Amino acid sequence: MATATAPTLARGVLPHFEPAEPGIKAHSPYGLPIVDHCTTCNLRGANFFCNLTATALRSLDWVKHVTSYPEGALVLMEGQAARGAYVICQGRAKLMTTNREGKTLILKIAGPGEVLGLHSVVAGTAYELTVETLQPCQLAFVGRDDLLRLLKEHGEACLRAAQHISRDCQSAVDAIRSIGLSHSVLQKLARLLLQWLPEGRENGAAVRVKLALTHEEISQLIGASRETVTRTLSELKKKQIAELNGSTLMVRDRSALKAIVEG
Amino acid sequence: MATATAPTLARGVLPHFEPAEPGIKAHSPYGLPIVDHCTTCNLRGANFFCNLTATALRSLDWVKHVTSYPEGALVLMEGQAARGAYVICQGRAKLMTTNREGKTLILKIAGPGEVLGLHSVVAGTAYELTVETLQPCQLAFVGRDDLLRLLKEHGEACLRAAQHISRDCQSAVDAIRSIGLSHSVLQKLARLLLQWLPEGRENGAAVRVKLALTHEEISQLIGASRETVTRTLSELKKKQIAELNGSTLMVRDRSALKAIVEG
DNA sequence: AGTGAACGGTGATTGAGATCACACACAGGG
DNA sequence: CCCTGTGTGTGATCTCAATCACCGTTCACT
Repeated sequence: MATATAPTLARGVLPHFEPAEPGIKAHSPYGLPIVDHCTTCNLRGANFFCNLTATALRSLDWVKHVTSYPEGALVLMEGQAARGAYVICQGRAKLMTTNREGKTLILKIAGPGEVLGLHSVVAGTAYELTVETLQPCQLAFVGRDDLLRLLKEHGEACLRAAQHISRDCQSAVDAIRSIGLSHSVLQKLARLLLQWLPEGRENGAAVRVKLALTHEEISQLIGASRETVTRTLSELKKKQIAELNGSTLMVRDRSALKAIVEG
Repeated sequence: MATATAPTLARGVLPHFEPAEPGIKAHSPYGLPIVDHCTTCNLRGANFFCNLTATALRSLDWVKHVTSYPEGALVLMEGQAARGAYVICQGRAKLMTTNREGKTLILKIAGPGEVLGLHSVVAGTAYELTVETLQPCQLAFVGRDDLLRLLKEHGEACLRAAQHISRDCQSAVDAIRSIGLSHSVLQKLARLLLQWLPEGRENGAAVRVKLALTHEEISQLIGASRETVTRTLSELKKKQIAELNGSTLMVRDRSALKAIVEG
């Protein structure tokens, strides 16, 4: 069943890596700087799951396992019993679902600070999405039982978990709106490009963004075929609105994109 | 802009009702049996948000307001600041989102025990869905601040909230799968009809289900046009697979529906 | 009884996008 | 160096479902 339409599934699951010894960071896998302890982690941001008080953070530190994955690794798969959650420390991953014909839909690209599989663990159900890394990633794994105990013992962590799940809900609803309420592929694509742009800088200057997604992946993000994405992108290029070369997106006319989205 | 395609929005918001006096239940609005106190509520089921220990339940009882709504009432609207959450005690409501052309998508039909607006309150954002009652409903309203305090003080309630939000996530993802990964309207419709069937009774006997949804609403549930839904339903009737008369759905051949869903 | 709204049923037309089928560029690896 | 795989660009075709335009029915309300 591994047809050419779902090549990513064939890349396989990589085993979890643990740094051999906490002190030695020179030989970190996949060239990632290793973070051993949540308490001393300097990657942590305000919206991170792991932005907790010292007490809760020590508990988290105690039960988590840091794991590294190369690009293209399947972290978890749709249908598996939820064995635990993964906090993304570094790197990005795509959350996707696939039907039996191999057609894939990407719901979201998740980045540092986001948690994978959290709501499946909390609800006690199977994972409902497949997660594949887009880059070498460092993830902190917390097993199901440890996680639930953590949430019960630290009300703060539980509230933060609820907030994270809420945000997942919102991005899911956004995806529904984008896929279900748009008129054309052009509209969906324009909306996507605008999402990728950093905030601010409304003025006319062209904006460049780095992102490494193939046309195929873009088509899976907006629910269209690869060919239509290619065609629509070249249409935008012809109209001098936006241009995608390799991994560089250049938006020349942001307001034109907005006009397209408005319908 | 209130075109004929969005007539439901014109029905307006009804004011909240409070039963005039706790003891008097004869004059309950809209013919609903009134439930005054969560602690003595006999409607409560295992998966209900309000299935809590006595302590937490008393706190909930203290801060909640019971409100009744007629059919077609807008409980909350997309874009409003999240003023609080509503627990559905009785009745059913549709969760929907609308684009500026008036095209509507229904994400889910929520019933007793489910919570409306919870994840918006937890995340501190605006409501992202509009909720309209399908029947006379009794809802328990809990204001934002009260709710957040409740979640902070009762770890149990917080965990339960997280579970509810998780389930919302899952149904959102299910909706995405249904809308984004189906080949045809026929497939989406078959999936929907199967969802409505009660579990069990695999055998050949025809199954009858009561549900009061118009073709228009069904079309909004699966992201299709009203006409195509009508046509597809009559196709199913012609093939002796399923039949929808008024509010009664009769499925004659469940396995044929399954075959359609499998693709 | 009469009126209007909401709902359901059907035909005709049309267009957006899926699909198929190539051709080309480019990278990495033997 | 060739060879292979992966990603991209483009034409030709075809199909499903949206859309428009009606009509009949039912039901609530005056």
